Amino acid sequence: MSLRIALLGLLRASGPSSGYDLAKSFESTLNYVWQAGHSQIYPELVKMAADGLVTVEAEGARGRKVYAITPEGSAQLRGWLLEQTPSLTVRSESALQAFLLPVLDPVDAVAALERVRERYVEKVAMLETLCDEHGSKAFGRYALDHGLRHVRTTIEWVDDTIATISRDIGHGGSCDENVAD
Amino acid sequence: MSLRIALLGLLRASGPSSGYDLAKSFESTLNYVWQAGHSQIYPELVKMAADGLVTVEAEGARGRKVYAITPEGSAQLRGWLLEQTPSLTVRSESALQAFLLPVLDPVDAVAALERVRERYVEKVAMLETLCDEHGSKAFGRYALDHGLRHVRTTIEWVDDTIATISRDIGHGGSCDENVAD
DNA sequence: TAGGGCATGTAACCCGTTACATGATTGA
DNA sequence: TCAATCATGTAACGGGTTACATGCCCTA
Repeated sequence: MSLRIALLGLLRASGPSSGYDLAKSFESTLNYVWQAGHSQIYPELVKMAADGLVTVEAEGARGRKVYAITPEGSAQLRGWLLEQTPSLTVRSESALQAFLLPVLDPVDAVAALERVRERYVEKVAMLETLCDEHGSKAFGRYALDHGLRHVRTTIEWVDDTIATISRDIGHGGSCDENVAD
Repeated sequence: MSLRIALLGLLRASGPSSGYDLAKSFESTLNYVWQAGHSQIYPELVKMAADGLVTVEAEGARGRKVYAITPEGSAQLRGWLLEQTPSLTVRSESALQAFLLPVLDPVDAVAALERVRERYVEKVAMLETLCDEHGSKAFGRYALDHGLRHVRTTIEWVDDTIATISRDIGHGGSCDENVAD
């Protein structure tokens, strides 16, 4: 379902596009929220056309097919956004890693956290660049803000966790010491 | 891969456990980071035993099998935590929804955001309860903290976004007005 | 005319979810 | 003895990723 909604959203926002365009849009805009490759997008567009949510508006060179969203597609998109209670479950490998850190001894845990931190600092830089490029253009603005805030939150968490664990090491402590706030 | 690591981590943290125990642990601790049901866990444990990462330590009543992590399993867990650069891609339906909000007219967008807000307020309450229960026990503490910070960040984002859009409505503005910071 | 980017598609596989199915034990 | 919970498994399905495969068009 989410793939459909994402494609309808992109078509709404960018106007008629080919599967190829949508695949690129996916990578450049939805990338850090949802992922889909062309091998998933092409068949889905065919099904969506069969369901009347999009139409092939034109066919161009190299077999290029330009899809446009139909009123029915727009209605379905709007309905989903207004009525759907999105599941709050998140699947995040890096959060899983964070969760499991306590099974390492503190020195190893700090090393692992420092690697994680580097990655997130890179990501923040990337998002800030994107932010500068897109500026206050409406589409993607809120989500970019959303993404930036989350990455910054993660970095703060990493820093605080490193501090807590380091203090533990300082105390010569192992994990069963009670860690006060 | 992640499922294996998660199971190894739980076995490390909680000691020898049955598949049933691990499924419950998953739900109560890893739940908001990674998900897995018993139908996925049982076969995986069998494969892990075949690979020498765990052993059946005992068999109890009702066919209960108690798995223990082997030194090889511990080594693999440690190796993954230290060396693996976890992918930063996150799949989040609610973030996708956030991304697509600009395709709605402002009044609808605010309505959608207010629904989202409710859900996250519930979630924060749930996590705070968990936090009180688990207290400062080492395992899960960092991740719980991680989760709480992220949910709170999301609520702040929702509030600020509602404010921005509401101001837009106040100005009688549609989306193509330039939204200043 | 050769290479790179445009453009579309299919197939195999892995992972995760939902549903189906079974049986033992315990406590009311 | 009946219901709930413990405990394990299998099967079908859907979604997503990787890899395979093809061909057109433009530019150097």
